[in-house]
Amino acid sequence: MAIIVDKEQKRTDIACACKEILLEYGIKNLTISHIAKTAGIGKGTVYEYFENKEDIVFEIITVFISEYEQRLLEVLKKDISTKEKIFYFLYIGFEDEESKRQLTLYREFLAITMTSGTEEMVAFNIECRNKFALLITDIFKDGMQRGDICEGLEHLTSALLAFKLGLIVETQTANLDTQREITNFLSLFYTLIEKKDT
Amino acid sequence: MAIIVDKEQKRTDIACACKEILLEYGIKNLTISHIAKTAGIGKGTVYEYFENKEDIVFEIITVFISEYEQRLLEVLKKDISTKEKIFYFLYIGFEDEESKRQLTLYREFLAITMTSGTEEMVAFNIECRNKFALLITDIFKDGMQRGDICEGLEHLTSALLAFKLGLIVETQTANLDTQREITNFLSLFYTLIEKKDT
DNA sequence: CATAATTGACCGATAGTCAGTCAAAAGGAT
DNA sequence: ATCCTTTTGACTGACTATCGGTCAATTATG
Repeated sequence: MAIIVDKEQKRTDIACACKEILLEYGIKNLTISHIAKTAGIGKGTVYEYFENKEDIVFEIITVFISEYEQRLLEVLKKDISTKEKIFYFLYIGFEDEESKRQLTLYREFLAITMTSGTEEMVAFNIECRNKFALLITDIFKDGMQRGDICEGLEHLTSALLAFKLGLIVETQTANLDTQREITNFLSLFYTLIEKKDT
Repeated sequence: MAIIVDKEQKRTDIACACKEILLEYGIKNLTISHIAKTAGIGKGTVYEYFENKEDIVFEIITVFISEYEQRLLEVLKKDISTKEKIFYFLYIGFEDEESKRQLTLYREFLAITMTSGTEEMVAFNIECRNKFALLITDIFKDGMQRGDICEGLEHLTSALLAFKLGLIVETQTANLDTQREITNFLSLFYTLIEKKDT
């Protein structure tokens, strides 16, 4: 038998090879030829590993999200207050320039999923959502155990996720000052959920 | 001098003439030729009134948002509870099939703004955001005056807007059950903001 | 030599352009 | 007022450049 390449691995490799130009130009301003040349492969080969041009964004976002999750886990396992945990949960992804560049590509991915999303993309989004929902639920549960916040807040998990996604979108579409929005929100929100008795 | 047409009006007219096919196919699956034919004008004429293909979506969304605002105002001036007002604020836009169709096109508009938004689009989004922020602030203020809810909630306005936007996106990208999310959220959220003493 | 992998010339679709047409209005001469 | 000329802006669709995606041919591998 001839050589068998690890399709999944090569898919990732190609996407990663194009990471820089993807971040710089975005998928809309890139041609398949440019992508192929950057990855050092022929144009036709691209289609061995990707369904179409947009699919490349999907792959690189997969990588980004996984890195993002690691960073988040890293921060959340620190010994910080419940309030700070919620803050970081909301703020990570907006904190430095590199994250902001990645967000731009993530927005392109959202745009693709919204307008021509495949089953796989939706499945991936649901999976991510569940993963991050678990994280925030843990923050809440931990906060309740510590006696920092009220009972029953697990049910706000989903809303916090939607809130963060909304921020990601609005930061771009309506020029929102993200950090300001988050601190504003949190300062009031936390007084609402804080356990009042001593 | 030759005939002078009201450019702004004609822009709206063309977009409205294409309303149905826009809702049915979305801008991605429409060609300029198809659009021009539907509007009963030449292909070149389209570019007299629109910057590019996507600009047509911008125009029709302008119309939709204005209708949406009217509907919302209509509902909010009814004599209903603060909780119901917040519910409708969140829920309108998801309520019937026609609204859902319009939402699909709105998502395309969001996608466009996120990936290749113009100054005008961002300005429009900010303006809309401010308008709707005012509405929700009024709901809160009214609720506070009635003694239904705690003081200081105006500062949550912005967060509610982001939350709703997040829902709009996630409904599509992660197959979310919107109504469920809203009622879930509201049942807990409202107990948090409700005025406790009698 | 069989099979997997790669390739880039090629194709079809289409967004956007532009040189030219047309009709309405303005102006001027009578 | 009427006719004719000129001007102007709206409108048009054939045309072009671009580019995503395909596939027959080629190369590499074991």
